[in-house]
Amino acid sequence: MSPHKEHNPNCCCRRIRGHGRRMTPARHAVLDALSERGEHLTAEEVFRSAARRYPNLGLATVYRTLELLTELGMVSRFDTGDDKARYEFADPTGAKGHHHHLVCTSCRKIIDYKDFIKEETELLRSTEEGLSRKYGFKINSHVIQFYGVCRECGG
Amino acid sequence: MSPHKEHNPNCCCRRIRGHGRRMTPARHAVLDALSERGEHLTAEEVFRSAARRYPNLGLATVYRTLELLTELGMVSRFDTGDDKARYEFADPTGAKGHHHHLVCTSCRKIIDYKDFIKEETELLRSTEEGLSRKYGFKINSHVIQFYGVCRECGG
DNA sequence: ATATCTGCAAAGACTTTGCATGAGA
DNA sequence: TCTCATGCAAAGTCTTTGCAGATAT
Repeated sequence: MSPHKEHNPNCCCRRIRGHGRRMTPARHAVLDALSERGEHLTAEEVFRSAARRYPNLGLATVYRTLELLTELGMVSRFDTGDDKARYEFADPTGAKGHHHHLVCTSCRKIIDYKDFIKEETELLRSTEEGLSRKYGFKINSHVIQFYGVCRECGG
Repeated sequence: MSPHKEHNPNCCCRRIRGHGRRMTPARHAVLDALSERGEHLTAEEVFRSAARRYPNLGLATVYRTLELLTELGMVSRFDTGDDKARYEFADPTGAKGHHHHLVCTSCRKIIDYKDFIKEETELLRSTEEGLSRKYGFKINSHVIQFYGVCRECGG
């Protein structure tokens, strides 16, 4: 199944228009880049990829688009400790399965892992619920990352 | 119990010297600031606090010291999405109990929470073990953060 | 028609680096 | 004494902003 199927531009389009914003070639190019290039992309990576299809694209537009998509909950933004923000399509429903990151502090490689056991997902859900009740927070998302040294770097 | 007791300068001192580095007034001031001011401090906050005791202090020295302490595993560094790194004493043994963060995406407030149930800690440990085995990673630390909207902001 | 978007360049925020001076061990 | 550390200022990186022209609906 192609990534395009999972993040159908029409669907994104509707969502963007629904918020009174416009669908443009630049935004389309950014969405395509996110679909094709996969997870944990830097703004620069998104830019380089999107610019191949839409050479007129400016980096500032990429930042603005990523910010918009993040606000709309379509994209999640996170850090891995190298001072560059990372972006990827959000998976709010967990439809494709949870995925989190394993970061090598030596070579900066990032591994996506999805080996979640049922209890883990369940525990996470009940933690969110408990935190919500105790602190009056409405929790929208979470970040779980493990840091260490990968095999190649001598882990 | 005062924070100073938990992070005895002598202890830190030994650790720093053990790595062939020197104990200096600037470093002492940074350690004090981390002790007194508590969790999730920005470099700027550490600087302002430490400079009260050691007015000659430069911001660059604070950055260098925080980097050193992070390398030695005494301090942990993390992000909460506002482009400023945050620092706090690490708790590798979990002696003071795990603590993680609840971040309000509206007012940027950070709440430390320690309400960890036994299963949660256990699950985390076994996940680390599993990831270690499967990916050949030697895992040193993890970050868990929840994002949402706090009570005051309308959560 | 008109409010939104865009690219470009400039500005901004945080962090790192170069260098001569100062100071632990 | 001899490295290591410091303060200052300059440079670097990533990100945001201002603005006039272009564009989606």
